[in-house]
Amino acid sequence: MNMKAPRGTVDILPEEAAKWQYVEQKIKEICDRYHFTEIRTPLFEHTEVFQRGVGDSTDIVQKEMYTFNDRGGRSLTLRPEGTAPVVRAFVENKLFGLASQPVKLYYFAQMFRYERPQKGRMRQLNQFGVEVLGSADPAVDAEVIDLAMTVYKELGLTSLKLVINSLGDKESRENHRQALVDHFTPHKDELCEDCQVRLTQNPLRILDCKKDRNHPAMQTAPSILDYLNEESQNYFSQVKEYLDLMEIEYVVDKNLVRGLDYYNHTAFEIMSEAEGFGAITTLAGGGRYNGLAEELGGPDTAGIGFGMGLERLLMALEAENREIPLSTELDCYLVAVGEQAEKEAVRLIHQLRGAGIQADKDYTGRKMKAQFKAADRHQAKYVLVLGENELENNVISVKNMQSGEQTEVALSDLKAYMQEKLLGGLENE
RNA sequence: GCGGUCGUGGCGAAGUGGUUAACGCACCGGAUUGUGGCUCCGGCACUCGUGGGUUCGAUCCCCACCGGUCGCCCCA
Repeated sequence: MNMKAPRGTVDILPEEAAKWQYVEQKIKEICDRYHFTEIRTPLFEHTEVFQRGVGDSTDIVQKEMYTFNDRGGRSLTLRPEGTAPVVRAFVENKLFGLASQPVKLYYFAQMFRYERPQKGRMRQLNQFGVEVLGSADPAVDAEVIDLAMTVYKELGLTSLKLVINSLGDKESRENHRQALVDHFTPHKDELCEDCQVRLTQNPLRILDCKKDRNHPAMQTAPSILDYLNEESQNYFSQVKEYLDLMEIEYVVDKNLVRGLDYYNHTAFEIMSEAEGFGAITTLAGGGRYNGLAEELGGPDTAGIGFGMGLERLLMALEAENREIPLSTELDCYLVAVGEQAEKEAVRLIHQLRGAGIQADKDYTGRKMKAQFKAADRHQAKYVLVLGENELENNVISVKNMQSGEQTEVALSDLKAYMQEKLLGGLENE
C-alpha cells in the first residue's frame, strides 16, 4: 500500500501555505496595477492543444506530458504549461471580439510534467503567468517583462538577471534555420546524440546545448541576430529601447532559444544569481508567440506572455533571506473550566467571532494550566477565563498576556469590551 | 530516462548481527486542588522506508522496489 503523495508532488502545509498566500496576494495586487485580469482554464485539455500549441518536437510534448484516455476514449493531458490553454480559451470564447484590446490576462495554475524531481523541479508545479493577446506593440513586450521584474523586486529579490533575445519573425527564423543546418551538417558526427537529432528537427536548439557548448563550431555558429530581417531588427531594438526607458537592466544572449516551438521575436528569461540556489536558476521564462492563436484555430493574433515558477520564487526568497511578514498572533483564547463554562464558552466564542474578533478555545479536555500553555503557543493577546467563580457572577476574567494584567468584565459587556481592546483605536499598540 | 548519495519516534540525531533501540527538542501528566513563558520529576519507537533473501537470529549483511536529495538532460 502506497499512501504517500505521488513522486514529485508535495503537500503545502499551513505554515508554508501562509507564505504562498502572501506571495499570491502581492502578485495579484501588482497585476491589478498593471491592469491585468484573471483567467482560469481547466486543469486538462485535449492532447492536441499541446501537440499543436507547444509543438511536437519539444521535450514537453515528447516525454513530459501526463496524458490519459478518459472513459469516452478522448486523449486528455494535464496541462504542462499555461500559454496554449489560455490561447485556446481566447480563441474558443472569441475574446478577440472584445471591445477592449489587447486582452491582458493572468493566471495562477498547477502544471504537470513527468520529470525526475529535484530541487526546484516538481512533477506538479505552480506557476503564475501572464498573456497579452491582440497587440504587436513592442511596448507590450516591455510591459510584460516589466511586470515580471516588478513582482520579483517588490517581493524583495535583488540577485536577478534578465536575459533577452530575439528569435525573429517567420522569414528570419527560416533563413537562420537553413544557415544553422548548413553550418552544423559538416560537423554532425562530432555533435552529441541529442544535437544530431536536433539538426533535422529543431536546429535552433543546438545553440543552447550544454554538452556541445565548447565545440568550435558552436563559437562560429550563425547567430539569429545576424539573420533578423529589417522588421525583426527594428522590433527588437524597440523592445530594448522601452526597457532602457524604464531602466530595466538586461543582457542580450543570442543563444537564448527557449524550448517551445511557438516563440518568435522576443524571448526572455529571468534567473536568480543568489548564492546556493542550486543547479536550476531559471525563475521565469517567456516570449512572443504571434501566430499561435491561428495555429489553434483562431484569427491571426499577436501574443506574448511568460510563466513564473512559484516554487522557485519561494526558493529565491529563501535564498536571499527575504522575510515574509506573517501574522501568527491570535486575538483571544478562551479558557473554560467545568461543564457549564464549556457550554457558555461556545456561545461566547461564536459571539466574538461574529464581532470580527479572532477567537479559539481548547477542544482536547486539557486542564486550565495546559489551556494557558496552549494560549501561549497560539500567541494569544488575551486569555478569557471562564470558571465557576465567573459564572456565578456573570462575569469573565480577561487577562492581557503581555502585561499580565487581569480584570473582570460582565458577560454582557464582553463583546464591546474586546472590540474596544482589539479593534478600537490605534493607540492599543 | 541516466549517475551519486540517503531513508531510525512528531522533528533532529546516536547505534549494534543476538535479551528492555541512546540522547536532544516537541508533546502529555505531576510538583503548583483556578492561570502561561523558568525549574524539577515521570510518560512517550509492538512497520528501525517497503518487500524478499542470507542466518539459529537482523534495524544493522545482500537484492529489488518506493521515496528524498544532489547532479546530467531540459525547463518553471
